[in-house]
Amino acid sequence: MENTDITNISISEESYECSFTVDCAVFGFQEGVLKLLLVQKGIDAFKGYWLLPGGPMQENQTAEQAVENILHLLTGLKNVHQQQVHCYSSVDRHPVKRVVTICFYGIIKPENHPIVSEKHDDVKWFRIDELPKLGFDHDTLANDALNKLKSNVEEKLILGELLPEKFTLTELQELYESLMDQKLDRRNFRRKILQKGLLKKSGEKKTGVKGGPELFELTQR
Amino acid sequence: MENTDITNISISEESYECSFTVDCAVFGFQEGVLKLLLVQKGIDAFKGYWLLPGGPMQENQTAEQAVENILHLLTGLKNVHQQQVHCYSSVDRHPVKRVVTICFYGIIKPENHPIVSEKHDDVKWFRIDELPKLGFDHDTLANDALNKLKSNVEEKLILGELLPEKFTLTELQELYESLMDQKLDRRNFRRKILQKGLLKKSGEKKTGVKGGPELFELTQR
DNA sequence: ACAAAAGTGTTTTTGATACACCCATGT
DNA sequence: ACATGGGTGTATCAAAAACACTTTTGT
Repeated sequence: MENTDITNISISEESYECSFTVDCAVFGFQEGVLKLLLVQKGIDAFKGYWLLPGGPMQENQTAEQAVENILHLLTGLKNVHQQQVHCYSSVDRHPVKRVVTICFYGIIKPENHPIVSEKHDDVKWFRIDELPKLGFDHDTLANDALNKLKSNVEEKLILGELLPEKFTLTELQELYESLMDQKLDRRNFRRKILQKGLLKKSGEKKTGVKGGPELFELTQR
Repeated sequence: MENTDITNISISEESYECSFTVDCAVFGFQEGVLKLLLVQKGIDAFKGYWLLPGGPMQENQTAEQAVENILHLLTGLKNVHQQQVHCYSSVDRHPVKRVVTICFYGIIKPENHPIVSEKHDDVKWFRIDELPKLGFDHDTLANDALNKLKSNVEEKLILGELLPEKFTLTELQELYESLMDQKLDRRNFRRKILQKGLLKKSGEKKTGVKGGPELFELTQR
């Protein structure tokens, strides 16, 4: 593995090149649980496997542009703010050729972002606790992305983005509990979250549910 | 920037390729301040500029292997544990050709790791508060790496690796203060750091300094 | 002997956790 | 009217912050 050829420390026209892909773990919150968006597109080597949406970076794109573009092509999603998770560069991680990949993650409100795909059933939301075995090394990527999401949530609680415009505190709490996989005290949760000052009452109440809970919204985005 | 050619969502032998470099921000603690290791190697476009040590990834290497290899070639350093910071993929970030880079960071004890370079003066430690203007976009990389280091230190305090084998608690505290750019209470710092259980008394005392401070060492590595 | 830095414990404050009752709405 | 979930306050506990004097060593 070690390379001691000192002529190779500088970039030239002839420098080694390889392909580059971007993959993204898009998380959403639906039916009270955290979900991950997977696709099953005709990539020969892993036909039949579910995968994180992803594909090659092109000549005129940054990785960030590539991931936005590819996610749109595969799923119809647009304007999903993405964040880098990690770069994977094992020599043999792709069966066709050497491919380095960067994994991103993004969070969306599923109900605001309709999935668009030519075939049915090749783009689907999966419960995070019921993921199928993924192709390539995407199990690892998905797991790393989830951990990144969790640790970002622990630091600064930016989860409003996963919920509809207006939501109850119970809904927000369920999201936390699902993500962090732990139960929280309702009163303590309310206090902590409200004193962040990121939420305000919308003035409306949610109907169809007992107790008539207040609907909240983000103060800013 | 947008690409709507659906044929490009899959990797083939003909997929676009580009070069790849790794750069690394190596941090050390010397003379009571945090320092960053920079090199001034003959990279044509940025001759005369100081840079993070870095260079191209080769065909048979992962990014992790490449960064270890290149750091060794440029500076003589070995066994520097590195961690990924971020991937930079602006199309025009390199003057010769399109180059995507992954930035790493590592921390070492300078006195245990002698710098080896053919020329003198082309590899040097710089105080973190007196960095020169760097070539390419390395100002950004260095800054991002420092922030990553800081946030990792806040979580789990792994800083013994920056100090000599045996060190006083004051020296450790100065490292923290230098890194975090804030003053800490000596007693609170001692208590907090000792109850982590990662340090033990070496039994020796440091001479040449008033008060005769105890020398500590890491319990494990 | 004096100056400078090291070593040590207690009090106060703050934030986190645990806990129970009343109120609003849907059925 | 009753059942279900929503909304609220306080007491306790643990962790973080503030604070001052004594001991050791170098000059």
